[in-house]
Amino acid sequence: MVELERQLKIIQKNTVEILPERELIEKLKSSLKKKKPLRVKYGIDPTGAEIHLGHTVPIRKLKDFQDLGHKIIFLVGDFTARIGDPTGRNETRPILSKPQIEENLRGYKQQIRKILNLKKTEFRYNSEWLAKLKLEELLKLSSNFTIARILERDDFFLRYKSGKPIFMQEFLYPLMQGYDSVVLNSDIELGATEQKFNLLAGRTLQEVLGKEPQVIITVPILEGTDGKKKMSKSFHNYIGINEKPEEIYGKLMSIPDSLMKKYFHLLTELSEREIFKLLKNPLLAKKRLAASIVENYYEKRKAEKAEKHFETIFQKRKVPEEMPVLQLKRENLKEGKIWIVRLLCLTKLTTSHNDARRLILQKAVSLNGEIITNPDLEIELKEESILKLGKRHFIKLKTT
RNA sequence: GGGUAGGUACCGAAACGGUUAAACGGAGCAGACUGUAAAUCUGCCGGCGAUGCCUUUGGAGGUUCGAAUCCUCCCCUGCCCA
Repeated sequence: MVELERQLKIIQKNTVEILPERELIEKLKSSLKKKKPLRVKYGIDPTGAEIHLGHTVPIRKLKDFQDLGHKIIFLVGDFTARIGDPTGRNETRPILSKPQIEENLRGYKQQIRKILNLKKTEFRYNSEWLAKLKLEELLKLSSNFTIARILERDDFFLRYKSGKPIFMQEFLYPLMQGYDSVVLNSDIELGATEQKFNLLAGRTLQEVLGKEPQVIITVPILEGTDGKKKMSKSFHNYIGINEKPEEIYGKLMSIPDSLMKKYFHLLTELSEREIFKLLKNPLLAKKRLAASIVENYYEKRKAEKAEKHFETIFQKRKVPEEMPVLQLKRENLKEGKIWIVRLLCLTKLTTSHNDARRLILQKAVSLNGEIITNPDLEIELKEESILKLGKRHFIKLKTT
């Protein structure tokens, strides 16, 4: 195992808070002495969400722990998913079936294996104990919290103030998350800053129930591609790690410059000094950022290809080497012709005929390099043509 | 349980019997400008082979030539009283 000072330094990097830091040091010391790894808990929802770069911030931190020889425990909130973490604006969620949860989790693992060594990782489901929890026990747990305390939580407070509903079950969420820590005997629990309250609930309950309280570590929340709101699927500002290299690269290039520094620190291995140097040239810096993040999830070759692709399409405004191909069936053609609006819908580039019309009128559509302006146009297709929508959507059409 | 204010498109929010797919803002999309950035400007932002037609303002009925707007019942939420 790695010596204390170095461990501490690695752990501290890119965190917002470590509470209480002194306890962390104690835990590390005793772990070294007994040669016993610390148990690091991280909670996830089995809702089948795509993992995006925002999620990778805590997961990368978990990797630090894993590399230091500690034990990572993923707490799968299959029971708590019924409530939905009140963080953010969610409504009550549908109850997931067991097979559904299994499938979601497979998808989850498939994604995080790009970051963590899954063989050394433990997965636990909280229905294992929460489903069995008796009302009596729940009462006992809840007697450790007051409404005022829970209402302090920022998102509850805001909702309450603005007259939005808060349901009883939501108040129970931090409690249950805290109870998970009790059962799992976690030494450390990790989460984004918005999780602070829930993480602290774990400390409280562990202490009350006679266990050594966990240390909580919070990591920053990552803003999405818009540079304002936190990265989230519902804000459409996310970059999924399963997306194609070109997509990841392109989306990263579109983030505001002001975000680059944070992205570099939280999502790449580059050193402070390298980052500082790079940032002097924003364009190059961003390209480097995009490339190195793509490399985290794909081979280097793919990252280079993504960069080329970007340069071709956006910097040179040329047609990319590769693009999706659509084979047009004969029944779609009338005397060898097809209505442009219909064609766009067939390619799924547009969602409706109106959508297609609009885009044509806005000069967003071109065929073989020529902008189409007439939405009533019947076009005659050659064996092979290239249809372009907006700046970045290309489709190769074949008629043979 | 009683009182009261509400439920409008992805979100926030106007309109409160008749120039109407429903002001305005945000998000999104397209175009211009760029470093595909940001900022800014412009346009679009329910559907239909379409100078017209169809479906929309919590749900179901009703009044009316005409309803998001009025009435009845139901569902949901905030606040106050208990």
